[in-house]
Amino acid sequence: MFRLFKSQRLRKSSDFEKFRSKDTRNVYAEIFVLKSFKRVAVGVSFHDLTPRIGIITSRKIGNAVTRNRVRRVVREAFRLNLKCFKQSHDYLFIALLGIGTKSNKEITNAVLNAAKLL
RNA sequence: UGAUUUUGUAAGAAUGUGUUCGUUCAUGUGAAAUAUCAUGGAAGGAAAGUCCGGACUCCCCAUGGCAGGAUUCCGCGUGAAAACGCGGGCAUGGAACCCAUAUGUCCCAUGACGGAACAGUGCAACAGAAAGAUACCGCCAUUUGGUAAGGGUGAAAUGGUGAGGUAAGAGCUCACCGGCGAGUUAGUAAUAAUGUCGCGCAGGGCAAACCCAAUUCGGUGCAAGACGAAAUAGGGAGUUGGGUAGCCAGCCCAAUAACUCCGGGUUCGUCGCACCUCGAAAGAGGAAUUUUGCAAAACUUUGCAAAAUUAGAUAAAUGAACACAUCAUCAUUCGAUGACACAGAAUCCGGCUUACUACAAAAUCAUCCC
RNA sequence: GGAGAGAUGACAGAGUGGCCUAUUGUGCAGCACUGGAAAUGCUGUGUGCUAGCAAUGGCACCGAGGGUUCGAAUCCCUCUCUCUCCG
Repeated sequence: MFRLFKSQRLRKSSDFEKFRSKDTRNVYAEIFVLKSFKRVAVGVSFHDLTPRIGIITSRKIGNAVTRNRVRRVVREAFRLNLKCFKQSHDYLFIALLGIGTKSNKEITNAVLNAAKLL
């Protein structure tokens, strides 16, 4: 049960726009911001109830190699620790400037600690 | 021995093996692959910068002129073109040798290296009398003037030395040196040489200033462009021919219309697009790259055969964890950290430029030893 | 992904190859004016190296590095960064 489907990622601009309009619960860490809100469920199947995540890595945090690494590490943390994230919630991960110097384990632990606070 | 620079090489291939969990594409099975299925593929030399050139796309054709852009020593070769390679010439800089104030020989590096009489315009601050044509001091004459030998300025000042000559001077005249043009010689040419002829030599610099000459370029860039679905309002204002490349011609369409702007709706998908062609498909044929073998030529090329390979995402895949081995750093007992530089395909291909690792060679510099 | 524009003092914005570290406005600091402020007027206003006891000077810097030129903020090339546009 560790697969990551396309339905578990935010893939449309409208999904990201909702984070601006709605009231979100936020966690501000040193190297990233994590936002979440409970979305309106359409159905009752697995793909309608699963938590979803979107990752934003702007050009300011580093070059393309750094940005790819951060995306992969955060996605692995989400995939392997799905229990830490609430059902039918959308999550938005925004990477900040200092994240390029952190190791993979540091980023993973920081993401899981933040998810528990939400 | 070290540093720097240049050139070349590396398919610059996760450090290697194994286990577990995943991502994406193709094919198969299947009613359905977003059912937790099977098999196979999946990041570079620069994927980067977007500086050039193409393929391809649409603009009715892409035809002529103007405007505008690009290129620029000569020869040969490769290439579709940009560009690259080899050789030569010229200029600048450096080292060595020779000679002594010059010049020459040879080697290395760099060069956007056409044209400044035979087209024309422009620029040159400050200083200086004067910067393209001049007389401040000085010299001579003394009525008007003549004079660039001496002075000082500047990045740049009318070729240099000597003699004659003169009122004083001056290529004004002569000798030697230098220069320019023609001829001759050598060379395919750029260009070079010159006991030949001519010119006293009134014109130097900047074309990465305008420009001229020769060659060359239509615009547009895959967010090009084609199709489907959904949504919406036959809305409002303006222009009068419109379309087509900045303008003109030419060409095409139209007067029942066309175009521009404002406002409103949508914010999805498929193709283009993954080596090419043919085919409904199975498959067939061909291309490129790599490896291996054989043969020829002669030292890295050609031919033949066999095998393997050919990335295709779209909030954007190519990854993560653990164990063992190896290597590096720290600690020097246990052990800890890491897998190392630059860096991530976005329609495709060929160059250029920039970033950077290892190895090899050459040059220069420094240090040590003999 | 593609196309285009730009970078000058703390900020904004000018600037024919030479007189240009460079003008103007805003801001900031000081002084004058006022009982006190505002407005107004005057003066000053960056960084680095360097000479000098000091006052006061000299040199370099117009995003960075090269080139052309006697001379570059300006012309040319290569990088860095910022911004705009597209279906």
